[in-house]
Amino acid sequence: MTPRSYHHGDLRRSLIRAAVIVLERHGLEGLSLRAVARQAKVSHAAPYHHFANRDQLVEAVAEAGFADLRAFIIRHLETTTFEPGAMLQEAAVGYVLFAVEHPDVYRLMFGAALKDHNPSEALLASSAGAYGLIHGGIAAAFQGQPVDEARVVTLARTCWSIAHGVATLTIDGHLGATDPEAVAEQTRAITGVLWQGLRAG
Amino acid sequence: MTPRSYHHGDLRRSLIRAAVIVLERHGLEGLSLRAVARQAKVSHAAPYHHFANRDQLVEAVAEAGFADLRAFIIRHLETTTFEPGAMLQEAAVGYVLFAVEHPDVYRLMFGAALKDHNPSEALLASSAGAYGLIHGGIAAAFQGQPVDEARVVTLARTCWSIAHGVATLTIDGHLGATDPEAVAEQTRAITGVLWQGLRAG
DNA sequence: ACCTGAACACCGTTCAAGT
DNA sequence: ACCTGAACACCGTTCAAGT
Repeated sequence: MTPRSYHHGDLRRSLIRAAVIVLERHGLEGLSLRAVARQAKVSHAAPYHHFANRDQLVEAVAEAGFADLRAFIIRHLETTTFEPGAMLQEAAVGYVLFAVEHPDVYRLMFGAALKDHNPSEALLASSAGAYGLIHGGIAAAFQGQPVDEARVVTLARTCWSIAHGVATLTIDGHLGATDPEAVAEQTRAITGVLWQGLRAG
Repeated sequence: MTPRSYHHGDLRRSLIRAAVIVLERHGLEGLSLRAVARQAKVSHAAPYHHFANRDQLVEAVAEAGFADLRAFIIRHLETTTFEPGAMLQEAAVGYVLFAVEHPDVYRLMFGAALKDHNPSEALLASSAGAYGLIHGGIAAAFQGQPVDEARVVTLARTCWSIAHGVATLTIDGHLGATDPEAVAEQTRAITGVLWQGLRAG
């Protein structure tokens, strides 16, 4: 664990940090291994001692991204006041705000899986952690009542779909709103429609 | 209009067709201008007489994609039987099935805007045409009743968000279902939750 | 064990030159 | 008007060689 080179202490960590900097500066297309190596001040071949190829570095960035997303939503819920019973809706707002604040990381997180059809265990665990927040929120909303697990899965997938849909359409400029406050308000309006369906069902 | 070269009749069209072939064969990362030129059997510099750069070719493919999406949904509605009043829901099924059948084109359509912040008029018109289907469907659902246009926009954006969310999560493998029939059924289940919200609101 | 420099086969883009 | 070939500065990846 935490391999230490004589040059960088922990090159793997440095490379992931450098990758995020390059990503946010030049977008996904500009995220080349060589650019990351330059950012980390090592030779262009050095990253290959920590990542088999570009995709594996991208996967590591995605893994960190899902962990950050989860933490961001939890922090958002802790620092925001909302109506009792509106926690799921406010979690969606946190979800979308993360995407708006880190659009390139968010896009990378959902583009990482498609290249390689064998995502790493670590990436699966990290994305499952974020999904677990939603699933747990749904299950909690049924407190006391008898629950059909398949129904909980459908509802969790519904929530994830709406949050992901609003997040991606927003960062791609298709829903108009750009500043965080307008995005949050629009997300509440859109998830509000869904919310009525959840209560009706 | 329809420029004709002595070598290819209509190279611009040929390049767009070649681009779709390369895209479906090698993914977005493999969609290089040089590979498209090879596929179209012209020199690697020839595309520059029809597209200023790679992004403009990608934009042209996206434009064609939105037109195809619109046509696909219309055809799906014409060839599928559904409960009266469930047209919007079935349109969402058509929307998601298009993404599942053409995942690389669909991803390209929504990745095209972000590179260049000045999308072409043609691309805007094409994507507006697809969005118009949703907006029209919502407005039609209110037939006779007094309508608040802002409310229609919110509902249309809600429908687009859920369809886009299901589509992207499905093609990225996050929702389990892969074969068209399972995808259609899951889409009906998920949009059904939203549907109850629409009727309640 | 970790890092480097040279090498190879690719890119996007430009541009003088051909028909 | 449309197309080509050579050129430039980039890539990802490999590998022998250095410390």
